[in-house]
Amino acid sequence: MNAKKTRNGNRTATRKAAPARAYHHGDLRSALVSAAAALLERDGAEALSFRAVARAANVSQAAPYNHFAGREELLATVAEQGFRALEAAQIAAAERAGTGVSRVISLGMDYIAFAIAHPQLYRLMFGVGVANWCAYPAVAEAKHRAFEPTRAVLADYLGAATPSATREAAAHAGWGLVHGLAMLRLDGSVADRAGSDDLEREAAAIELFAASLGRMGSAP
Amino acid sequence: MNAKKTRNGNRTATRKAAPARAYHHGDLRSALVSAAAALLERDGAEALSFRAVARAANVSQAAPYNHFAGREELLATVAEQGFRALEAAQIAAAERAGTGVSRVISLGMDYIAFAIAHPQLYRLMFGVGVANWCAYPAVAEAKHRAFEPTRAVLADYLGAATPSATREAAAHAGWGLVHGLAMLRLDGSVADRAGSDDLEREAAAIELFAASLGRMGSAP
DNA sequence: ACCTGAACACCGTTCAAGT
DNA sequence: ACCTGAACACCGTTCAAGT
Repeated sequence: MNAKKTRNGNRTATRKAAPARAYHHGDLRSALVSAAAALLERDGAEALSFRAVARAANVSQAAPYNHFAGREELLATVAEQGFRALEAAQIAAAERAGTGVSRVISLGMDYIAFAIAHPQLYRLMFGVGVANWCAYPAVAEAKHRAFEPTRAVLADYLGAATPSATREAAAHAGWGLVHGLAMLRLDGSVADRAGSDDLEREAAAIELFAASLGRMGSAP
Repeated sequence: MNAKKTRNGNRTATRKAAPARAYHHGDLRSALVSAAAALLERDGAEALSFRAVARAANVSQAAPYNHFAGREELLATVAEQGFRALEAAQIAAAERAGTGVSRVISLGMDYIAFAIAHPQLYRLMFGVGVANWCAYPAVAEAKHRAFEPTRAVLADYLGAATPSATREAAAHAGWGLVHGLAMLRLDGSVADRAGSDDLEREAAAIELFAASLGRMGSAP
C-alpha cells in the first residue's frame, strides 16, 4: 500500500527476519506486482511507468524483465488479480444478500461499490492502458469467472421456468448495466449535482431493471 | 484517412491549389485534429504520440504547442468531436426509427453500432488515455448532449404519466446498459463463440430491457 | 503570430557483463 | 538463475531564436 521509495515491502518469504537489501530479493515478482498495484491506484494506468515500478522495488530498471515480458504483461497480471478480488467480493455479496429483488440489487450495488473503491484498478481491468487484452487469456478467464455470481443470482431470480435464452439475455443486460453505470460514474459523467445522490440514481436504475425483469419473469 | 508520412492532407483552406509546403500552413489546428483522429483509430489512444501527429502534419515537434496546451488537450478535442458525431448519429437514428419498443431498440443498437464502427474513438471518448476528463468541460457538455436523444426517446416511450424520477432512472439505466454492452464488446469480453452472434446477444439484452420497461410503464 | 532547432528529463527495451 | 550498467531510439515539454 505504501509508495515510499526507500525500503521495499518484501511481503512473502520473510524467513530471515527482514533482510535490509537482499541481493536476489527473494520474491521480486510479487514485489513488483504489489508495487505496480500501489502506483496504479495513485497515478492511473496511463501514467504507470515500468521503471518507476522497478525503483519502488529497489531494483535496476532491467531487473523486471526477468519476470515479465514487458510493461503490458505486468499490467495484465495486476488486472487479473483485480478480477479475482472482484469475484471474491461478488461471492461474498451474494452470500450476504437476502432473497428476491433485493438480492439482485445488492449484488449490483456491490459491483459498483467495488469500482468506486478501486477506480484505477477497475479502469485497467476494462481495457484502459492496454492495447490488446485478448493476448492474455488468463485475464479473460478471470473476468468471466468474476461475473459468474451475477449470472447465477439472475438465473435464480428469474426462475427455472424462464427459457435459457432469456436468462442469457438477462445476464448480459445485467452485466452491461452495472458495468456501464460504473464506467459512467468513474468518468464523472453523472456528477452534475452533489456527489452523494449518484448512488441513489444508480440504485434507482438497478431497482428499475430488477423490478421490471421480475415482472417479465412471471409473465413471459 | 491515410497515414502516409510524406505529404499532408491540407483539407481546409485550399485556396491556392494545394501548395506543396505552406510556411504557416494556413490551418494547422484542424490539420492536427484530423491527423490525430486518423492515427487514433490506427494505433489507439495510448500509443498516440504528440510528435507523430506533428510529423503527420509536416510540422516540427514544437509547432502543435501553438494550438494546444499539450497532448491531452488535443485528445480532448478529438473526443469532443467524437461526441458530436455520436449525437448526430443518434438524432438520425431517432428520426429513422419507428414507434414504440422498436424505436427504443433501434436507438440502442445504433449506439452500439457507433462504438463498433469507431472503436478507438469510442474508447477515448470514455476515458481511455486521459487522466482527468473533468478538466475539459466542453467534452462533458458534448457528452451530455450526445445522450439527449436516448433520454427523449425513453421518456416518450414510458409516457407522460410516468413520474419524472422513474423517467430519470430509466434514462440512466438505458445509457448504462448500451454503454456497458458497447464496452464489453470492445474489450472482447463476450467473444467466446463466433463473432456474428454478438449483435444478437446485444439485441436480446436491449429488447429485454425495453420490453420489461414497457410493462413497467403501463403498470407503475 | 506562428514556427524551428536544440535541449532536458524521462521512458520501454535490449544486451553484454557480472555474481 | 538472476541482476546491473550502459546504451538505443523514442517521448512530452520548454525555450531561445528565427521569420
